Amino acid sequence: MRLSKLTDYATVILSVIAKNNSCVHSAVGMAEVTGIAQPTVSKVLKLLVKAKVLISVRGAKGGYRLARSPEKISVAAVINALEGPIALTECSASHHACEQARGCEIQGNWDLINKTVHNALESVTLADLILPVRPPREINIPVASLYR
Amino acid sequence: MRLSKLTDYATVILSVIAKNNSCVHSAVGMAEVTGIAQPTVSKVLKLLVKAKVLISVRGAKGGYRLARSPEKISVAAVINALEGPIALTECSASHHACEQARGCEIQGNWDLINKTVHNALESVTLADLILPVRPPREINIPVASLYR
DNA sequence: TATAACTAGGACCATTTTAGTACTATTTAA
DNA sequence: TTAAATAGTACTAAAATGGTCCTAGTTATA
Repeated sequence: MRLSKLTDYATVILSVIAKNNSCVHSAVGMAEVTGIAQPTVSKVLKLLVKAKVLISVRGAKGGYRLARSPEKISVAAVINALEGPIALTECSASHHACEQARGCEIQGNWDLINKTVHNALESVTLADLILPVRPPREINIPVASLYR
Repeated sequence: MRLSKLTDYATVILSVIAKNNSCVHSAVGMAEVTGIAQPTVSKVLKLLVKAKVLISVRGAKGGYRLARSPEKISVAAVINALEGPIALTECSASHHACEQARGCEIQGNWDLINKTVHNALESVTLADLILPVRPPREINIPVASLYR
C-alpha cells in the first residue's frame, strides 16, 4: 500500500511546475531544483506527457508545462500516469477458489473499495498540493453513492 | 497502487472464516476451501494472528477464529496486518530537495491524502465484504473533517 | 545553414521486494 | 504416546522497481 518512488517524484516535479506554469521547464532545470537525478526526472516527465498530464515543447528553449490548470489535475491522474489504473486487487481469489465458489463472491465488494479509494484520490488536486496545509474547500464523499 | 497477493489471500481467507466463526478453522482446511497452497495459507494466518485480527488455538483440533466480530474488522486493519501501516509516501522529495525547500512543502498535504485513503479503507469491514454486493448502511466521509 | 539545446523512445541492468516453500520447535486432544 | 495442530524463522526463485544510457528527432538562433 505504497506509491512508487517515481510517483512520489512526479508530485514534487509537478508541484514545482504548477507554481509557475507560464513558462516551460526543462528536465535539466527540474533536476537542479528538485535534486532528483536528471535521467530519472526525464523518465517521469515523459510518462506524464504520455498520460496527457503535461505538454512538451521540443527543440531549443523547449520543455514541459501543465496540460491544464492545477485544479484539473487530480492526484489520481498522477498515480494513473506513473503506475497505471488504480486497482487494489487483481482477482481476490485464485482461479481455483473462484471456480469452487462459482465466481468470486467478494470481488464485487473489492470493486466498490477501489472506487472509494479512487474517489478519495480524485478529490485532491495539484492545486491542493501546492497550497499550505489546509484544504481549499469542503468535500464530501457520500460512500453509498458509489454503489448506485 | 496495488495490494500484495498475500493481502488479497487474507481477505478471501477471512471471508471464509467470517461466514462461520463459531468453530475454529485449520490452515489445511482453509487451503482446501480456498485453493491457495497450504504453506501460503499458514503464512497469512500467522501474520493475521500477530496483528490480532485472528486468534489461534494450538494443538490437535486447534485452528483459527476471528479476534472480534466481522463488523469490527476493517479492511484497513487487514492491509495493516499484511503490509504494515498504510503510508502512500515515504518522503515526498529527496533529502536534497527537502533541504533546498527548507522542509518538504507538500509532505503535509500527503499526510492528509493518506488520512483520506485510510479513512476510506477503515469504513469498509469484513462484514461488508461477505455481504452480497451492496453496502449495509450509508457512510459519509466529510473529507474536510479530516483536517481538523 | 550549422550548432546547441532540447525532448522521444527504447533497451538495459542492478537492486529490492515479493511469493512461496521448508524446516524445526511447541502445544494439546485423544 | 501419538497425531494434529500452530509458532517462528530461514531460505530461494521470480518479479517488480529504480535508475541509467544511447540513439533519433526537433527547433531556436548565431
